[in-house]
Amino acid sequence: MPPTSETLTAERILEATEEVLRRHGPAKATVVDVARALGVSHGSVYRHFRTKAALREAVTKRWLDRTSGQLSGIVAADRVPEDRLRDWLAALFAAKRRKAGEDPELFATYMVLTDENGTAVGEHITDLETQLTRIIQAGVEAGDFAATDPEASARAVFQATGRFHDPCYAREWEEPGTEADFAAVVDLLVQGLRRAQ
Amino acid sequence: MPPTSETLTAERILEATEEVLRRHGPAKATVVDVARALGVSHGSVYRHFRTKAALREAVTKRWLDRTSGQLSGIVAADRVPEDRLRDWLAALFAAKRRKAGEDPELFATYMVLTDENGTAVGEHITDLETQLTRIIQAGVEAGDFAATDPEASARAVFQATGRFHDPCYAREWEEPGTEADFAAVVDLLVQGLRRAQ
DNA sequence: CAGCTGACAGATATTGAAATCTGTCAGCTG
DNA sequence: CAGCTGACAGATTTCAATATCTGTCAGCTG
Repeated sequence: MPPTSETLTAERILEATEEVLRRHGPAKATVVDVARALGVSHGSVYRHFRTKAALREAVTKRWLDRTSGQLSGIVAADRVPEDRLRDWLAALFAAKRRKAGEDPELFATYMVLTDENGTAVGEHITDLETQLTRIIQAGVEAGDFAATDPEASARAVFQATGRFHDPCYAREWEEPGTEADFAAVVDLLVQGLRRAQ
Repeated sequence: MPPTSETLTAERILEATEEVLRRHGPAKATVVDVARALGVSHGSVYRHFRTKAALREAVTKRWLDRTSGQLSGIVAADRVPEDRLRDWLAALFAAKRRKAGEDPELFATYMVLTDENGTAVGEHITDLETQLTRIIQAGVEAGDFAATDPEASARAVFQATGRFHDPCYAREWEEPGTEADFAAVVDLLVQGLRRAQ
């Protein structure tokens, strides 16, 4: 199988790894498979990624960063903070749900990584909480929200909506009533953030 | 091994099963083991429980019901609804955390059952949501809470606090900062329930 | 005869040998 | 000589044979 004869770059390896993961799933996706897909020896892959875990983590990071990137657009949007918050949470839920449905194998890899406590997932969560903090901060400045500690509030909102973005709930996202449950939780949280009166 | 020579009852089987589960864990706890612990043949166990899954579910149900029973005392307590709500959520968190720590094997069984989608876990959740509904209903009647649909609000509160009672988060319950996170989420939810002004 | 036993068939789990994979590195190649 | 290869040791996974378990039931027993 003659591969693209360009030089072997980390990016090309990540591309191929994502494809192999998508095809074979996390359990049955070896470094040898990735090398074979690229038409190189597996030793060459180890030149760019120290371990298999590092490779898997890099793939997941890239994948998670795409979600973060999409969401950051909402943070910067020109809307009332409350609407930005609602949009952001809805977009997060939609993105996770779509990924779980469309790329089940990659999603499974993500779940493996969550268990492994790799830094990529932790950083992704920190990133999302930072985005949320900005929205809440904007709401406080606009006088709409009453949070004394926007960062803590952001963390609370993120954790309270876990049922709608945490992979461990993925199975339940397609059940009927989920939309209503999501709306109820978001309404309750938004109400809690609002300045009294 | 001469067993207690009383007649074999469902209760005695449950007792023995719980002990076997505690000792061996859910993966390595067979019906044969349970029968051996009771000094009877495994056929006798099947006289009381149609399948192994039914036995496991009955054990878990008994175990879950103990928690529900403790919490129901708080629902009926003579306190302001908001305090009852806070106490109830704190007690739920404390109970789950204690069980995860003290009876890890039984807790693992509970998690297996959650995956299996048995009715026991569903009923337990329904039970807890009903208790929450009563507290919120009391808060609405006292004019403290503004919920238009106490049942939906109860469900939202329950789901929003999932991080602090859902078994899939058990590992994180002992990490530093968890208490503060819990307090932040509860504060936000209580604030959201309060009557405006 | 109500309740229990133990043998049985089919399903599931365990085990150990063989195959594959991970990660390293000396040496080849362009 | 920078980058790649491929052989290698030890770790992990696969696979098939074996053992154990689940669920049933005819018959034993008190």
